[in-house]
Amino acid sequence: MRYSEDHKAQTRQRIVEEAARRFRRDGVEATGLQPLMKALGLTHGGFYAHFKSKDELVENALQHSAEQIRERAERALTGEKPLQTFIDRYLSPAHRDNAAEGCPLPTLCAELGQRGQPSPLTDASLRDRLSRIEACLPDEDAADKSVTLLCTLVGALLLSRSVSDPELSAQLLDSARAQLTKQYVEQDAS
Amino acid sequence: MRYSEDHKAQTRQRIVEEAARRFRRDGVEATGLQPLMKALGLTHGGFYAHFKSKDELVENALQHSAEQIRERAERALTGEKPLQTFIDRYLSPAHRDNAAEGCPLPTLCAELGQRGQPSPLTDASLRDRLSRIEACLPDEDAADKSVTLLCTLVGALLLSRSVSDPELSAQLLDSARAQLTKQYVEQDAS
DNA sequence: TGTACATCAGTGAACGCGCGTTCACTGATGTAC
DNA sequence: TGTACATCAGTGAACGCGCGTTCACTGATGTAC
Repeated sequence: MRYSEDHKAQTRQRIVEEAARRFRRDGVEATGLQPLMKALGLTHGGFYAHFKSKDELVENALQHSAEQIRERAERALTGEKPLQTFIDRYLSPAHRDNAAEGCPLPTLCAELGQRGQPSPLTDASLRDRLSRIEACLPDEDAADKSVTLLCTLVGALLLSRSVSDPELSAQLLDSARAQLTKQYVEQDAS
Repeated sequence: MRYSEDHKAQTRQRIVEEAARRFRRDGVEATGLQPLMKALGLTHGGFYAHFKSKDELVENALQHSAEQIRERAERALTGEKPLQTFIDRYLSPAHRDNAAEGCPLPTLCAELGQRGQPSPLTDASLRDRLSRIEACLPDEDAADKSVTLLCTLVGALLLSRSVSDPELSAQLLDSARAQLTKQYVEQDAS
């Protein structure tokens, strides 16, 4: 069946978006092409009309995630109380429980770090986020502070997702949120 | 061939130790039983004389890693300048480049978090480490501070391993180390 | 406007591969007599 | 002390499975005449 106009581009986009969700939720390795295509109402053979390999999809899906997150961060960090908002959202139970729509770093870093060719996407995305955070901090040690803040956020989300006791999980988020607010927001205001 | 005395126990221990190294270096999923046994000079079939499944090995190997790390932390956190030593070692390039011998949290959390039965091993090990760190901190907000400190360490190590630019990787470690020292060690001394 | 043809997104069986696991077997050693 | 037997850690071929990938095919639609 031949489809009209932008039908192919739309299908490709649907694949990229669903893959981006699954990669962040389950990891790249754990995401099969067959289930992915089936979830979109397609058969697995058709995948190769859009991408020449799973690796090509991975690249595109990671790019998509990075852009999506960048846009979101841009919006969040330009409102009022940008840092407080950013910290609160990042360490919210909603973010913890919805990895598919959230920050790719906690889920994907461990997996992508030691792959064959570590995508320089991580580097660019990371630098971008660091400079955005840095712009919200007072001058002194802003670079060190932005790195530490982001590391804490990523570590706290990762650990809160790994723990099996819900209370411990909540405590990790709450403690990190309280302490970061104290260290980076309240100091800032004073 | 029948072997004497504790031969079987020794082989089992060798499997556990090599598995613990590989799980931390490559992850659980990425570690195959066949290559693992081959590395020990054995054939893969013999594995099931020691464990009834890969899952049983995973449990034992994670336990082994946790104990090994606990002992190491115990030694480090009872010397002089315990916190400074702990931070410096955790965020050293040596630790970053030798995941096989290091802390299991950055490598394994993402993978173990969303597995079938999230091993409560993580919970116990995490609580133990948190209380150990807490004991080194001044009273005020010690619980929040110990959580934040550990989250930062885990996040920084994870990110420094995931990045492809060596300079950025070093900067992540250095910035986090400098900032944590300022926040938790120097304040402590004053 | 009507007909013949080309296109190509999507189909679904089949491929080789490495995985975890099973199983009949081996053969050096400890034990029983 | 010497011999027959039982043990069982380890061997290696084979299993089914899901993976990424290939490929001959389909058939609705756009295009050419």
